[in-house]
Amino acid sequence: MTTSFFDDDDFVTTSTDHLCVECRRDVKSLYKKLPATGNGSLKTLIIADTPLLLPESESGKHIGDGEGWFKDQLRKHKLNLIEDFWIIGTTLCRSRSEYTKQEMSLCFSNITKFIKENKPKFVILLGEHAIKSWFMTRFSNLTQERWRGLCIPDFERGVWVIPIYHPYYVIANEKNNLIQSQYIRDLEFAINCIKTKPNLKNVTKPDFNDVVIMKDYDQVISELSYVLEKPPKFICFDYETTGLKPYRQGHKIASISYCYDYHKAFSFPYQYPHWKPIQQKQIKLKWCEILQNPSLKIAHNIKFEDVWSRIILQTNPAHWYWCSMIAAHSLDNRSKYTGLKFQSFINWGLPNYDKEIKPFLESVDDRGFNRVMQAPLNKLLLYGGIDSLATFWLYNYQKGAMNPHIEKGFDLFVEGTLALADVQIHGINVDTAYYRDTHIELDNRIEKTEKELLNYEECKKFEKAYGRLPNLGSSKDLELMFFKVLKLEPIKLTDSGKNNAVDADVMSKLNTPLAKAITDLARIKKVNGTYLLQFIKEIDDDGRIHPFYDLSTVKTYRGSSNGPNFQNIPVRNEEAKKISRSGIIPSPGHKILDFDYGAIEVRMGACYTKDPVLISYIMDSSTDMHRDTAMDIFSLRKAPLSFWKEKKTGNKLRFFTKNGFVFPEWYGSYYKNCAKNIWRECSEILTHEGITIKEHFKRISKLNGDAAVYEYFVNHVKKVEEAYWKKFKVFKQWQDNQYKYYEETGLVKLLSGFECKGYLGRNEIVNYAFQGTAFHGLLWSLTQINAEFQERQMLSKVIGQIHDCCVIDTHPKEEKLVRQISTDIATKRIREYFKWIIVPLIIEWEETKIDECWYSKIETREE
DNA sequence: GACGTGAGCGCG
DNA sequence: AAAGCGCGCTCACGTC
Repeated sequence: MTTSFFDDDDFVTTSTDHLCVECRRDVKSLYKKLPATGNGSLKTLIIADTPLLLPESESGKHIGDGEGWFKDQLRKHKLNLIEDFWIIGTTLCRSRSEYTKQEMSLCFSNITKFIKENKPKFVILLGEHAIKSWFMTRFSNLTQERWRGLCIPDFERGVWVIPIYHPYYVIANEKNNLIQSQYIRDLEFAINCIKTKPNLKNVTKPDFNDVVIMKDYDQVISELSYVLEKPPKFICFDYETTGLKPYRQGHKIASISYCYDYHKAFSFPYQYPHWKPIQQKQIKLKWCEILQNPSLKIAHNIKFEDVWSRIILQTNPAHWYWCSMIAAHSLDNRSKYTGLKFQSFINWGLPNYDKEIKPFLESVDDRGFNRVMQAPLNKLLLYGGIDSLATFWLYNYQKGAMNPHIEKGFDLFVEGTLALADVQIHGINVDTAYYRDTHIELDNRIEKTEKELLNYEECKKFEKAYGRLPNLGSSKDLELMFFKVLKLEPIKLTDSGKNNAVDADVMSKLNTPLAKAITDLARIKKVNGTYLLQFIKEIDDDGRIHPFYDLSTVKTYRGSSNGPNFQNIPVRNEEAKKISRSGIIPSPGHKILDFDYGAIEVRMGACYTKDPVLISYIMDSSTDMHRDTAMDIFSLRKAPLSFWKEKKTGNKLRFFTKNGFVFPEWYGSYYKNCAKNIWRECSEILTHEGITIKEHFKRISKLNGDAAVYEYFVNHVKKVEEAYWKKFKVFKQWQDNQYKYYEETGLVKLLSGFECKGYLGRNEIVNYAFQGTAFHGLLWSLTQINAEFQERQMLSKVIGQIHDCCVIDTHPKEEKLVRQISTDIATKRIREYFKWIIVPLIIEWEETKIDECWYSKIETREE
């Protein structure tokens, strides 16, 4: 007998049902309601996406497209959709359009009612809408990729909840066996959970009474003394602070919490009006002593606690041992995953314990201060205590989940994050006056230019049509103006496919004076807003900016930077480069040196694939791989070698070959796209015979029309592609093995440790490996260089990192030493540490003169 | 007014 | 047969 929410008749018209009155969605004949169904012998409720599901869908009733495939998969596990599960829709109604949050939450009462009546032990969320409706009230960032493959103890609703993709995703990508294999793994995971997880009732719920709130001075001193007398092996701690960065006057550590036991955390106010000055002094002495004691230190983001301890308490924590944030990242590379709140929820079902405190921790001004001091003290301390507790639990869980390969990467990152704490603290000197003045200047320039542009005929026509002048910074208005009012031919769509793109590329093709002027204006606005303004906001009391360098956010196990982002300051466009870099200066009397790894992607490619042809290209510096490929791409075997060095011709062709063919091919692109891009960039470049590439191919093909010649070129690139992969056949073979390994295991292993997982495409499977590993070389080098500078008590400091580049604020007297140490570490010692580096690495130096800005830097000439 | 998202663009 | 990849930040815009 089927248990169902409503009668098990096919469809029930909505009008008869009182539950849906509030929703008010127009549910006429086409939009029918589908009641819950199934026998649920596994005590498992499947909540399926509905917006994808049309009533006339042939492929399945409840799950919709992909239902047949889903059933087949269940059958392989000897399961039956109707017998073993209950199924209900995210919304009972079916509609062609998306449901609003409100509609989804109204309909959710049907789901809660079902759960109350049938008491499932597990809930499987099938697809993004199901995930949204389930977590909506508690979390943002509700994408499938963030939540899939987890089994969460949801105490609030009394079930284990297991979100996975909707099988529609597999059907829509029918030919992609990588997606299919990953889905099968996720489903296996879900079924395994259902078979093995205990009843949630028997799982211990975290208890907030485990937090000891200490507002009594004697108690604080006595507990801290206890820790000092009997140092625990491990201690987790956590600060609540007045902001993210401690460098400005007035920043404080409001409270401290710590935990060394599964069921006990301590939490006390620190720089808080609560204490008399003498009391606070005593507490500080004790706490700093703890920071130095032999206990192994653990925190969620150790870089944060390290920096604040050093700046506010002037104490360097000793024996950092575990960073649960980096560990979380190491165990799972997906993005938006490592936050403590998220981790606490997915592991122990702790939702929203920060709800009341969160508003007090958000910065309220341009200067980065929050209102933590106004937060209710008891709640603040409780919150901090839970953080420490959760960190301790996380550590214990993570320790068991590690394997030696992942731990190798983890160790590198823990050391790296502490080196980056030094980098953050040192910061970068800037010319504040320059940035302020230039910002004002640009504001004026932008205003003036905007006025001028609005006088153009095109803008007047826009005004006529819409009764207002266009906003030249709005892509919507530009789209209207160029393609609706002026009726120009659209060139391409945006990524979402919803709109006609109006980016710089399109603007240049529109080829009108206004379009060109708009692009120029947009660039200046970008420089003014993203760089100048951002820098000015971030200048601290020491006249320096202190960008963050994080290691726990990027899927590929690269690093990231923010506040301001030091990794995307303009360099290609001369004017943008000049404006934004002119205010970045060395410390007084210093110069800025930086080195970057030469052709690091190619070298990593060689380390992974061990392709002998690739290796010999690298080893023999008289050869040039990209030049040789360019000769093939452009059929220019006969051009003299000197031609390939000419800036405006041969060298450009080589450049576009490298970036338009070689790398895209490595990462999974193919001849058609490559040919298109190369033709666009290169068809007007001159050959050694002084004719354009287009003309050159006209001669070769003996064809006349542009289209015919282009077609010939595409076909030619196809042949080059075939020959290329024949030449680098070991590389190709490695690529294929890499795909196969992922298909079987769902993993991409990096040579430097770590493994990437999740839904990866062919391109990502290759790209992630090279990208992450290349950064790890730089990170290891930076860590060692930083350590050696410190050991020698040098004045020179590492001040930044840009993926494969290391920036050093150098004292001129130490310049030679800086180069020596860095070169030794980055090219020689690194190969003793990473044995898998089987080709030589090279670094290239650039430098400024003493006291001169980063814009003025020039390449260091080889001696 | 806060928040999320899309488009666009800066870097490797 | 075929989608190069990864970030952070700003602005505009629509929704809550």
